[in-house]
Amino acid sequence: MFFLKDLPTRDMIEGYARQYDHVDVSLTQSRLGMLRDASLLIRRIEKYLSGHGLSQTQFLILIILHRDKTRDSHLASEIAGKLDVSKPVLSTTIKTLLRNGLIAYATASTDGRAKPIRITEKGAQTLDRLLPDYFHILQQGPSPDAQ
Amino acid sequence: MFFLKDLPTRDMIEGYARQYDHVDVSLTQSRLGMLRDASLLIRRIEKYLSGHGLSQTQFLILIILHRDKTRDSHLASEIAGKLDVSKPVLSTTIKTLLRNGLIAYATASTDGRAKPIRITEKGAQTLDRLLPDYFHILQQGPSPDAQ
DNA sequence: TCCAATCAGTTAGGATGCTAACTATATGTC
DNA sequence: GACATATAGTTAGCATCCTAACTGATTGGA
Repeated sequence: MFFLKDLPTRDMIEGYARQYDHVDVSLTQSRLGMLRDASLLIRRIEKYLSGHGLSQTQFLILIILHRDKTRDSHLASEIAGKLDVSKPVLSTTIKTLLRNGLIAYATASTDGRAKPIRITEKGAQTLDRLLPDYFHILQQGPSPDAQ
Repeated sequence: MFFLKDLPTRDMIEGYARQYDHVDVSLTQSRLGMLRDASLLIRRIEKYLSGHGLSQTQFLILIILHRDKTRDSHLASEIAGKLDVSKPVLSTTIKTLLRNGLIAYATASTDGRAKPIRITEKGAQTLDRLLPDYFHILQQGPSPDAQ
């Protein structure tokens, strides 16, 4: 995460630019602004989700299982590819979701190593309950009051 | 963090929009894009910094101590205010920076509770070494090859 | 057939983040 | 002066993330 509340002023960046060369002041400012805005928004989303017992990663796994209507189940490794999260994290997160009944193992495949998972009715209902406010927060952006 | 590699397509979001109401498809798409871009960029920055033995938080603490030329030292609580990180995290991160000699306690203040800290010569040199590439990565943005 | 290489998933160990509760110092009101 | 309250920082306990190394199943070439 990127937690710098007050970004360096233009003057400060110009100081660095003189010192280090190859520093585009405006571009740097806009990138830092994006990082801060995204961090704030992610924080808001995480707070909202954790208030309903889900981590961001748990939520996104449910989204992936839910949004793809063409398939009934996914492998952990496939989800890892879509999520850019390490395999061990996926392994433990899936264990948590199983324990809470939001996902379940699908009928075993021919491959003895694979353990395809699917979203449960409870999982789908949880998403249905969370998504309206999720979209609302997403549209509000980094600061709640700015319209 | 936000780790969704392939964002929902416009079609998917439109599906949610029909279902939930009050969903602005374009705005939602652009917010999701921002979150993904920022996540990727933060990942790149964290990887770069950790390759030099610093976490993002450690790096930002050094930046805060370094950039403010008007003051010789800061309190942990002041830094916490500028960083939007919890006090316990600051406490342990400062301990690590002290152990590694990048910061040091400044001369004690009149307030017996306060423990003002300052950046050391070694800390300043570390920043000087890291900042050029830091700005370079920042300007490259989320994907290394895109110009 | 046999054995090396690959692949799915887990375990181990460590770093970083959080909230809640704590210690110790400072402040302010009676 | 004495006690309630606030503030600076730490400790405790827990969740989440990482990399490296592991187990077990599958594949493919000699």
